[in-house]
Amino acid sequence: MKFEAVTIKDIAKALGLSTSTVSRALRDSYEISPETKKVVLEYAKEINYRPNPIALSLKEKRSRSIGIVVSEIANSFFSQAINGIESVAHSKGYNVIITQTHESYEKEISSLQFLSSRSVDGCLLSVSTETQDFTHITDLHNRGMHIVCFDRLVGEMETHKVSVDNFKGAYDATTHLIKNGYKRIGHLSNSQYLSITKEREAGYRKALEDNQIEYDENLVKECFHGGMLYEEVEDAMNKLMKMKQKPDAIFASADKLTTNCMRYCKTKKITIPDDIAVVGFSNLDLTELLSPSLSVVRQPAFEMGTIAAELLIKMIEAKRATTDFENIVLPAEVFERESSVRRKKK
Amino acid sequence: MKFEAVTIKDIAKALGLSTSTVSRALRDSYEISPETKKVVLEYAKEINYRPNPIALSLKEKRSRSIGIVVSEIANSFFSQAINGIESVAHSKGYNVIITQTHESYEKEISSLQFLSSRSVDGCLLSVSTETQDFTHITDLHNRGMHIVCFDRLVGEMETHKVSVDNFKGAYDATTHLIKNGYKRIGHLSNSQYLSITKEREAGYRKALEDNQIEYDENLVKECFHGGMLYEEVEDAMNKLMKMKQKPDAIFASADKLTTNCMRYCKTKKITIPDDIAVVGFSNLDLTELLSPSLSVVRQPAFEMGTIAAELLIKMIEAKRATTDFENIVLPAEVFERESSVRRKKK
DNA sequence: TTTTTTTACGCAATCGTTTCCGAGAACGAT
DNA sequence: ATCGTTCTCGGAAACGATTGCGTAAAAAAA
Repeated sequence: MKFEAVTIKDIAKALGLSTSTVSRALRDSYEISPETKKVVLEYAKEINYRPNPIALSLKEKRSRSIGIVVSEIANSFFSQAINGIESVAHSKGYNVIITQTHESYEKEISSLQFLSSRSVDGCLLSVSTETQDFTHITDLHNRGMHIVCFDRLVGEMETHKVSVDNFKGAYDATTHLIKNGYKRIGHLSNSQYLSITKEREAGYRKALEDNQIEYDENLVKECFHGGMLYEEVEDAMNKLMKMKQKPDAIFASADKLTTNCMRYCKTKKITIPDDIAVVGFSNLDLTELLSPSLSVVRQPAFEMGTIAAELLIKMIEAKRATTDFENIVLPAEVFERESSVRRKKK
Repeated sequence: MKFEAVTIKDIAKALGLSTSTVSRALRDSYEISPETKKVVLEYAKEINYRPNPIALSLKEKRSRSIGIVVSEIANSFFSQAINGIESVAHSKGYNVIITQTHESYEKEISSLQFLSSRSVDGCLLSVSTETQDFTHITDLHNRGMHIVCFDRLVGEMETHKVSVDNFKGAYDATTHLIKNGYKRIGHLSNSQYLSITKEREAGYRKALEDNQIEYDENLVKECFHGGMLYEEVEDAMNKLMKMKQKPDAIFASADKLTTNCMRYCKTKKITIPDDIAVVGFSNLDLTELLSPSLSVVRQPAFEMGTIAAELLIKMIEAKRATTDFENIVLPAEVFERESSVRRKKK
């Protein structure tokens, strides 16, 4: 507020009262006479007085605002989750500060630093692909900051966690490919630092195993930036397509991996699903409009956001420190479309 | 910051100094002896002292943070613009607070209220479709808040503005359709309250006029929420497709209008571009992957963000009040793909 | 009428930081 | 030896709000 704002002092001066009286009148304290209250309230409304939240934050050490740290708001999953978070936060009178890390460890540190120093009452966090060392998070947590993790979890932290059943999502997607006759299934995986990466990989492996398909580690390509860079996907796909035994299907572990895989195929004139099938995690809302329409594992992003926000606010408003932490796991659903189903006639 | 933080007082107490000395030492004031400075700085580093920005904001009435108000972060145009904004803001030492209105006038008011009360040094604003009355913005502006408008402008406000040449973008897109043999061009337009809507409509009309095609107001359908609701697009399209003389092409004025128009055609088994051609404003980064690939008018969103942020920060850091306001207009480019080009053989 | 209680309000501290002002000490100049 | 500077530093006010405590006046009880 660079500009002049109305303060409690202005009211006090104008009305010939003390600031304490004005403050109490505004807060409807019992020790202020009805008449004084009326005068103060009316005048406050007249000049459009708004308490200065900065001053309040300084005094009360809380701000009725919560912070969000995600990697990329352009990612549909995160923008949907954010909408979920906002819907409950606003309904409970909290403001929301959104920050993004662009998958950078440094930016994650500075985002958290910013949020904590701006006195947010708590944070919703989904770590970046680069983040291997979690001490910047656990330190903050140990110093009393309320943090709820969602999607990409921090294993060693004792707090509420909200995620999807990545294992089952990956298992189902892989099984779906197998059921459709695909046998040599490549896997574009995300940064190994992420909890979700390992879970999805495990689901993929278990599905192979349950269908007596041998696991081939050469079919699994890690894309450290989760597909943010087209080049890493291109590189991974090039390697897969140069194999003696090329994969006949791809299971991609993240949104950008999935779409960039499609982009790769389109560029290289590789026909989906005839030359290769594709299924991947994605929350895009126009997968039906793609060519071919894209089979996806979809996460209940909005719902995750609402649950995470509710848990956070519950924790913030709890009288005593929370000791009983929830680990919510929501289902991820496979949507079968054209990209992973063999066509009758070629 | 619910949790205990190190303050300047702690340092003063520990070192047997006064807070003023510590403060000055930390700010490298000339009136503090080198030895004292050294001791203070070392101790500050040791206990990881960070100045409390809340207290600073209260004192200095500035926060080195800027606010963003957009309708929807899930919209590619906005998320790209935000990335542009963040890139320059961070490089100049500013933090960014992102808020979204979901095209709601009420939310726009509360967003601005939140940002101003949180003492942001300035705002980047793109108004919501619902916003007809701009007094909440101009009031804030008159009270000294630095505001830069981008994309959707507030005509009556004297400030920097950054937008694209919507007239020419629309003109080019419509001309492109005409050149490809389409004559009866429907137009899905956005809320009439928005500056961009009128400009784009004007470009559309001028293109028709320059090509001796009569303007038919029945071919123009306003979608008040800019396509956010599928139903409004469905409704508009239904009306268009029920006309005696159906349109053979659609020019859509916004991202969601474009994609929801495609969704409509897919649902109704209307083949693009054979039954109807489609071109629209969009910043989607996977239009090539759509079926058919989508012709779009694309805006330099990232660049708009950087320019807007630079102007804002320049204004914030200016010694004297800015009186000379810039009105930057960037080009919008038409990308011709399959959705708007007649195929040789049906 | 005197004492006690209640009512209604003001003073001042507090949150963390900056900064104006003042002041003691050291030092050079006279 | 005395005076004026310069160098360092501390005290206290200020930013806007809340709140514990004190207190004068009014009301109630004695």
